[in-house]
Amino acid sequence: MIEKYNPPEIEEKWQSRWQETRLYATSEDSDRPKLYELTMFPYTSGDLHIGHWYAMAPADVHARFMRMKGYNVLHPMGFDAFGLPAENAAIDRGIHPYTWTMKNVENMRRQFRSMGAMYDWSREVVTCLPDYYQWTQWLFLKLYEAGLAYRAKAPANWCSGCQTVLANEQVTAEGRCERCAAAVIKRDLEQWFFRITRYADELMQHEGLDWPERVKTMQRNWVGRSEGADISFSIEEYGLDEKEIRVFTTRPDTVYGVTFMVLAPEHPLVEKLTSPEYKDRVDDYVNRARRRSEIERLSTERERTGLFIGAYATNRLNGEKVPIWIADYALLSYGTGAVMGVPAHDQRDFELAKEFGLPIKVVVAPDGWRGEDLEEAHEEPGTMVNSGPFDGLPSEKGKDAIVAFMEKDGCGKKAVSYRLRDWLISRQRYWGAPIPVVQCPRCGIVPVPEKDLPVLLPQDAEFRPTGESPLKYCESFVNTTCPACGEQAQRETDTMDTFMCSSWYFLRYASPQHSDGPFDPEKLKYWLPVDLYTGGVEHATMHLFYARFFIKALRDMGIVDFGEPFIRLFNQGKIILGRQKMSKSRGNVVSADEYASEFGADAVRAYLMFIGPWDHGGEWNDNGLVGIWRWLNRIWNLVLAEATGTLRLDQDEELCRTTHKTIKKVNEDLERFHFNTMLAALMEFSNYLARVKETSAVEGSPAWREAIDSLLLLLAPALPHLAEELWERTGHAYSIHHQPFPAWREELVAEEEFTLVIQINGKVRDKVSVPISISEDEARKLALSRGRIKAQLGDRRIVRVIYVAGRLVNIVVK
RNA sequence: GCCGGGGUGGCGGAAUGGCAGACGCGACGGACUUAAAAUCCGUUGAACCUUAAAGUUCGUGCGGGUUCGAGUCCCGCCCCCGGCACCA
Repeated sequence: MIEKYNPPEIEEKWQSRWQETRLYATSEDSDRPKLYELTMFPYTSGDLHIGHWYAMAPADVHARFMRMKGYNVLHPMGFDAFGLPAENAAIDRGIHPYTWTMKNVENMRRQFRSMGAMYDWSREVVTCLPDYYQWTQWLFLKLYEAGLAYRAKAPANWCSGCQTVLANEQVTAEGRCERCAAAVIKRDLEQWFFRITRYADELMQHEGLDWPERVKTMQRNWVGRSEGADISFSIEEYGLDEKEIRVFTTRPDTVYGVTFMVLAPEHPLVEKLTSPEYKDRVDDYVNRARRRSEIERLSTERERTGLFIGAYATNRLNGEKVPIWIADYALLSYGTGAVMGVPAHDQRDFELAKEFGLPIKVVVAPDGWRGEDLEEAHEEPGTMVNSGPFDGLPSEKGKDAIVAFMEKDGCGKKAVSYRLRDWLISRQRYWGAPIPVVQCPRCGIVPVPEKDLPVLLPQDAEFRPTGESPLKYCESFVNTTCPACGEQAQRETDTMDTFMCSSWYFLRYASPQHSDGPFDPEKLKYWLPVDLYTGGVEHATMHLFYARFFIKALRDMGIVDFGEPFIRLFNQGKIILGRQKMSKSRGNVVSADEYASEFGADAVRAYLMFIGPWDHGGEWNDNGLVGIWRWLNRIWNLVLAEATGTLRLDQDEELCRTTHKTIKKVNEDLERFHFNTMLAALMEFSNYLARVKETSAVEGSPAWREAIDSLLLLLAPALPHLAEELWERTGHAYSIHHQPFPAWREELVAEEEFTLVIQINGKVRDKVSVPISISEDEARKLALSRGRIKAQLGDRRIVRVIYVAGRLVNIVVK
């Protein structure tokens, strides 16, 4: 009897050995081509659950595969360690965020180790440690110097749950906080922003990137570029400093159809233009709109509200005077915060006009229009009417014609508008990297000099969520001297959005201990950009978007020499349980530890890959794991049990061919991340080998030896512990993970025979095994001579015979 | 509403326009066992036909089309999942 397969024992054994021998250490001096394969690092929540394994284990398999294929692979791991949960733990349980985070890091390192991944831990980064965030601060200063960081008062997204502001990207479509799902409201606050909008056009381009189409689409939608015109309407008669209202429109061809103006309720001109008798009502409307969260705005959808403010603007193209309204469908944050009301050709304007009895003037006639009233806005192109000199033009041409005219006249010009807003990066919380600036009463905003970095987080802050940064109440932190004039000054107390930490961590892995800068330029040049990045699709318009902005900004400052951080991107699917996404807050987390300690990490890794295509995700199901567990035991026995077969091994050739066909299949599947079919092919192969071993005396057969060695090598990326153990037990030298991946020989893959399918009218009627060299004539003759076919044909007339080499003969009859 | 991705046995899923359902789970039958678990062997899309051997028909969300041949390509619809959405 052979020993039983005992994963806890062998997995622990190899994890220790790998660590002691630094098997996975990566260096830059290698003749092999470099390959940087990165998996998104986890937040330090404290536990790696099955969802993390699903993201990381298959990525590890691919990285191992590429290493065996001869690449010098960098496959690092680290921790995204700043963020609110740490601070909430401090508030709820009185644990310092640092203590809480580092304890979690400790536990997660242990869990990572038990997964058996090939991470080079000497390159680990932890974003909350000063030797990391010092460089996050340094990068902030660089962006500030480049004019890409600025402070401004603006309506910001305020999350009442997190008691801090959020970037637009962190607010869901329902107007809720991306993290805590609390309602988000608008608040006017002084905040720090990054000018990501400067890169709007470039961020829409994905040239040279091998990224999923949907992520590129999401990013393009997020930027939301619209081409049109800025048009000004005169308000000269009110004697204000502002002589005009500027609107952005994508439909300059409809400017003759303007019958009113709409200002966003928060628009600065509202107060100045409102006539006294409307003031109370307008104030009331504005206040209600301001207080309303995005959710409420959406829930009142379709019910058009608006209010005339008692003022008029003049359409400079036709001299018409139109009333000025406010309505909350005009958004201050988009375009100029003002809209020209063209009810005939914009559905929202149409609804407002209907609701309040405003005139509807058709200027782009639908086909066959006879002057009748419209049932709804006609938004499609048509022929221009009621448009003075432009009548009769197709409206698509009219756009350019009117813009050209306005540019000459000075009342409008071609313009582009974006949905994208600048990235709001300040947070009123403790557990983040402090923004390295000082507010001096004399000098204003003064950046902290590089030599004074890091600006350390004080240990002894109070973590009460007050809506202001806890740092504000920490006098030892706040009070400082101005780096410029040396007088008393105060530090900025907001901290940075944690997405800043993750916008550059992949640069740090190249030289994580480097102390003269965020990275060693030589090493960066060697490793970057990331060749393959894997992670969840949920970061399409957040992390991935910010990281691209960062790299483009650093490129323009000459700090890096590439403009895209991630060449290839692959999004794995989500693992769900009971039809729901796994998450700590839902309490439906499946702990990987338990399964790994019972069935082994190898079984869990393999099961996750076997569920289905990696980009699909799938439901966690214990039963499936059992199937893998049985298979691993069968492999164990196949390799180690004494051979009992007695027949002479006279199928060398078939054995060889099957081996090489499997090698080919596994190589091709791993290239494409088809882990599920790779495992299926290996199951077939091991089942086949078990049948051979049962009947034949395999001992001493070179073909058998090659088959078993190949099996172990092919399994090594997916089942690193089991493969290593069996490699050792079959008398090989340490380590299997330093072996080259098996390559197939094409001449050994080629079949000598194939099954010729014979169809009548496209239906399979017979099959026959024939030599691969069969000629078309022979195949046709053979097909027609088969008894079964003759019987089927009877006396029906053969119309034609289709022959597909290597596959089939199809006899078409009447 | 718009943009993606899907819909295949009891389940997860395979299938360069050419044998639909690989591989695995489950189920059923059998072997081993005092018994059970574990393990091993066999059967397993549906309907029909036959004592049996074999054979026939139907079958990849629905309806059309292209083709000698369609899960795969084209047109129209239904449903599910994800994203975006008062963006002027």
